[in-house]
Amino acid sequence: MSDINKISGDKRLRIIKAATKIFSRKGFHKAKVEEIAEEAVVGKGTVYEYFASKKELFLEMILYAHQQYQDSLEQELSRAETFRDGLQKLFQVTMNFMKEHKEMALILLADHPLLGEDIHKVLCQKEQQQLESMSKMLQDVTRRGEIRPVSTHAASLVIFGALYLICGQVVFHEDNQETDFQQLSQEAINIILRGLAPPVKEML
Amino acid sequence: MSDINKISGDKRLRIIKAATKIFSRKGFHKAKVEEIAEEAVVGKGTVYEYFASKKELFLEMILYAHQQYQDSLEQELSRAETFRDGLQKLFQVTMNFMKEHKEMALILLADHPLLGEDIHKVLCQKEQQQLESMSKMLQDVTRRGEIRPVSTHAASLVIFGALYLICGQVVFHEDNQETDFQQLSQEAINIILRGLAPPVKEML
Amino acid sequence: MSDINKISGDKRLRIIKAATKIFSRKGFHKAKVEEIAEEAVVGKGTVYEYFASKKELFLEMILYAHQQYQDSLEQELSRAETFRDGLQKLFQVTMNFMKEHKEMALILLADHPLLGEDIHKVLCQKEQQQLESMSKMLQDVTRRGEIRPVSTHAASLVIFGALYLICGQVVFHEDNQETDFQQLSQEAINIILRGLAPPVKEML
Amino acid sequence: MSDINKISGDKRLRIIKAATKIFSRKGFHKAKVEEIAEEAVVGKGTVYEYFASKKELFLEMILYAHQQYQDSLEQELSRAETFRDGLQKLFQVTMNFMKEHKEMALILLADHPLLGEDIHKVLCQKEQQQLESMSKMLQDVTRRGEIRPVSTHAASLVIFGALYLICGQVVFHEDNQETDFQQLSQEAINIILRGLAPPVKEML
DNA sequence: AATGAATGAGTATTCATTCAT
DNA sequence: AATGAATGAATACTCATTCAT
Repeated sequence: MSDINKISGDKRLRIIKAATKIFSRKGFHKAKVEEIAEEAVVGKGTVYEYFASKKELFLEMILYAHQQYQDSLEQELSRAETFRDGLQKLFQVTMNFMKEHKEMALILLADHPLLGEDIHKVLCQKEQQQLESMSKMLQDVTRRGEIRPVSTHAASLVIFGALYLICGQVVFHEDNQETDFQQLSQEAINIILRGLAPPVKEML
Repeated sequence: MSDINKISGDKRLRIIKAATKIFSRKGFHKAKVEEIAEEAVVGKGTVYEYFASKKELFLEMILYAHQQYQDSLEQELSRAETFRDGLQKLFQVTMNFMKEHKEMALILLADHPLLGEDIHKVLCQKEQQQLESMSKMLQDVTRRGEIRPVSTHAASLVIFGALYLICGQVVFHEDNQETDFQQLSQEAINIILRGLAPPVKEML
Repeated sequence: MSDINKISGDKRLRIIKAATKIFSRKGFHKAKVEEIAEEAVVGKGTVYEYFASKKELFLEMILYAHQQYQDSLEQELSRAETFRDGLQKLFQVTMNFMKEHKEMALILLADHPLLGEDIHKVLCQKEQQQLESMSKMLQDVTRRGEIRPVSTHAASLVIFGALYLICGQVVFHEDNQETDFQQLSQEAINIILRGLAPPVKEML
Repeated sequence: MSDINKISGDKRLRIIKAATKIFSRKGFHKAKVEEIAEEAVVGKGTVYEYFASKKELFLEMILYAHQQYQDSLEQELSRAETFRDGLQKLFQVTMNFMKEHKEMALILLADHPLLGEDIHKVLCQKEQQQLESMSKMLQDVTRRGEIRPVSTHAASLVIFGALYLICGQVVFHEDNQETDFQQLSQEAINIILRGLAPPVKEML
């Protein structure tokens, strides 16, 4: 039984990983189910044993990738002490993930609303969760006096906006050898932190 | 003679507008050329008289939309006096455009790198142009002492990042009645401007 | 296992036979793949499981028909004792094949160089093979003293020229009830044999 | 008026010549009416002023080419004194025509019965005319005692069969530098003439 | 559970022909 | 008579999905 589960689980994962590879390389429409099956070294029909359709497989693949990202993010954030530290970790982890999963990033960043309502909704939802999670963190941080009181929603948007655009730069543009993205994100963080900094009187 | 041009130009434009409608509603892959032709009230073959392929039509449509956006943006920006004013106009115009062309916005925001190299490249290029144009403006503004000296590249990313994410909120999320995007963008601008504000000593 | 092969082989052959029927009736361009599939009682996609394209199917069909013709020809020729006997068998078998496969003959006789380089080349090659095979036979026959020494190439051309034109008469012209093609070919053979006959001194 | 006719006639001929060029190069199906119009330097619509359809244009083009061939053939044959001389002229003129109109020859030789009943019928008819004309000539020659009495139909088939196959060699095969077609046809003629030669006793 | 042979719905594109000018 | 912009019928081919084994 555990054997069956193992084999079964193994295959499911193998298919998801194969899907990641193929979908990332070719995009949803140009990727062929048969190709994914080959990559996973399973029969074409087997893919349909685990996923109801190509679209569902695509969705599951995205969820899997996103989960991986969130896991590593939470792990890092839990160790952050100051807000600046947290921001830096956020930028760091996100950029690394994007760099490693460049092709997948294309999909996550350039959320494809036209691929289908369902997929789009899930991605939007994930983004909202992230924004809300950031909002909560900002409330804590505000309470702790690390930043001045602002609309945490607006602040979240500024933070993730900068983050996503920088990641876009990392991923989409091939002249990435020249640019120091490390420093770029540092400067963006500086601007944002200053924008959120508590009133100057404290500096006196 | 002018008649011929008019008719001819008319048809090309009619097709582009029809394409905008259909592509926006259904996305590239689900849109059918025949449907676009019907919408434009021309024969299917006529589409191919003006555009070499479905893809070229798609690209031309995007360029047309983008041009419209840039035109209205430039017009507004030319009237802006302070940097804050400019930023507000930028957010204003962009949000309005996105609201009015919701479906097209889906495409512009969620730049589809997987649709094809060529289209992706053009979109990236447009984005880079916008970032650079903002960088230049920031240099002027810095020289005028309106903001402190920062990496204009980083600052541009922060600004457009916030802008795009807010537009995404406007477009993607249907609960937009509740949220006051006007105020949201105002708050984001406040954060950003503070982040870019000249040293506090001036405040003394 | 043999079942699987049988079924598989069956389908391929069924498609080829259907193709023969449809292509012969309508020619390459007017024949529709779907029609061939229907005739073979298989799905349209199945045709493409066995043949990469309409053109390849066409080529395979021709090769199949040609093979059938050659097989029956060789069988007959192996039994021929004199050269006259061989010539008669050649004319006999060829005319019979053409009569039975009238429509296919249209294609084989009227080799379509404009259908595509590849198909044309294969057909030319087959014809050359036949000419060469005849040349060799003529050399043997010459050695045996049955005919006088001539350019075997020229002789082959005369023989096959007459053969093809007679077959053309059989196939292309519908007033074939009136004409006695049996006798016509006999007379042609007589003329040719006389043209190749050894010097008259033997007649003394 | 004569001007109009001239221009008119000019255009018709220009179109036919352009058609010859394009059809020969690409074959019926791949040739485009627009291309022919361009080659003839007339508007696409103008083609339809002179020819009811692409197919009719094709037919007219073939008739025109065939007429040219027959004219030059008759001119040469009228000067021939002996039968051998006539045969040689026939082979000569035909081979030259085929060499000069290689691509057209592809169409004339490889009579395309599948292009359409009408075209096929005309071509068959032309061929029959040629065979009959040869038959008549053979009757004259027989009467003059140049050849022995044979089925003139059979003899015609032998003659044209050899002729067509040799022309096919000239046209279809690109290794035509090596082969001496002049000599090849000479040898074929020798064989045929011997096959038709009067009884040997006359030689005594 | 696993497979892959079979299927057919779905679509971009071409090009002969027309007809208003 | 001459034109070419406009048209839409016509068709090969792909690939997600199914199902018998």
